[in-house]
Amino acid sequence: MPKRSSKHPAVLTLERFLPYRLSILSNRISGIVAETYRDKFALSITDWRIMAVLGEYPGASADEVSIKIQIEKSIVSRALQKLLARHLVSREVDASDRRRQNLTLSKTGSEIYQQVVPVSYDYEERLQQCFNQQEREVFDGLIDRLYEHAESIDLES
Amino acid sequence: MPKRSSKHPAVLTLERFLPYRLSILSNRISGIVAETYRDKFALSITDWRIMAVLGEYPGASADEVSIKIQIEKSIVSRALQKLLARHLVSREVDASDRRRQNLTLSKTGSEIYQQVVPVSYDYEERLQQCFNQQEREVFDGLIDRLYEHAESIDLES
DNA sequence: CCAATATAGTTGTAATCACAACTAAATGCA
DNA sequence: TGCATTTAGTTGTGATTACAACTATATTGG
Repeated sequence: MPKRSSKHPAVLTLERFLPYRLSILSNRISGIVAETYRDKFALSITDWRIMAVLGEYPGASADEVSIKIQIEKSIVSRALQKLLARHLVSREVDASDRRRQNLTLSKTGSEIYQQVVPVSYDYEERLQQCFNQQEREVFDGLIDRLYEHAESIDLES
Repeated sequence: MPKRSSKHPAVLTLERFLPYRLSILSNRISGIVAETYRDKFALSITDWRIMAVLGEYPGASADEVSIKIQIEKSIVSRALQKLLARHLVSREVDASDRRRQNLTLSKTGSEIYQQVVPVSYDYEERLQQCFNQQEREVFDGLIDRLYEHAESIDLES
């Protein structure tokens, strides 16, 4: 007679399952601002993230961008092709390492960047209006801890 | 002389930007468990979410599944084609509405479901081990509030 | 110096996705 | 009843994605 003393219910309640809820939350939050990036600036989220990294780190390479935003380098490469074609980003081969190409926002790219930044900050602020200052800090801290902790989880063990 | 008294920095710090951080967090958390679903059960996240809904709500329609997991109905339709071909899910035309097809986990599907559920709960538990009980509740509550609140944001205004 | 290895970036490919058009059945209402 | 509208589900299509193979350059160790 198998003794079933499971700690868990036999049915998974998807809508209370943390990974699912985070995914839905993130999709909703990114989706709302993605619409604005697309309609007003003709940028995808990936496009914008690349430009955001170049705004923070002018001269970064495609590889560095890829690592920073955690997106496959092939995807970054193809997104960059579009941004280069639209003259939002410029690149030049690095003098001391000709494999590497240093990327910067072009003049046009910078102008768009300067338009997008306040839209992004405004959106973030409006999002957080459902929290008071203390809650914002707590939420921030919990997200960071969970992020750090998740990396250390190995499901094989 | 333009008076610049912006409330925001001129540069966006991507790694502190809430929508970005939630996206990275969610990707990491879903990515870890996705690997297990794929390697051990040959299921994508979408496949598994469909099965999870059918575990909770046997007899749901494709449309109901689509709404529940917030995935385009065309994507659900094609994912279902695979699940039906693998005999993990069964469907039958509803007697009183012949447009509708009632979906259920098949015997094989239920067996897999019963294997995946504890893996999922274990993973969730391991994720949350970086929080104490009070932190778990706070985090839960904040996520729910943010999710509710996000829906009400209209960036056009 | 040179062969082996590592790194930056691009491209091939199949799978997946979003969005719209489409079919078929059901419903609403004059 | 009958025609317009709504709903369930599928399919077409182009864009996006993941993953691996590939090219070109740089580095390392003998």
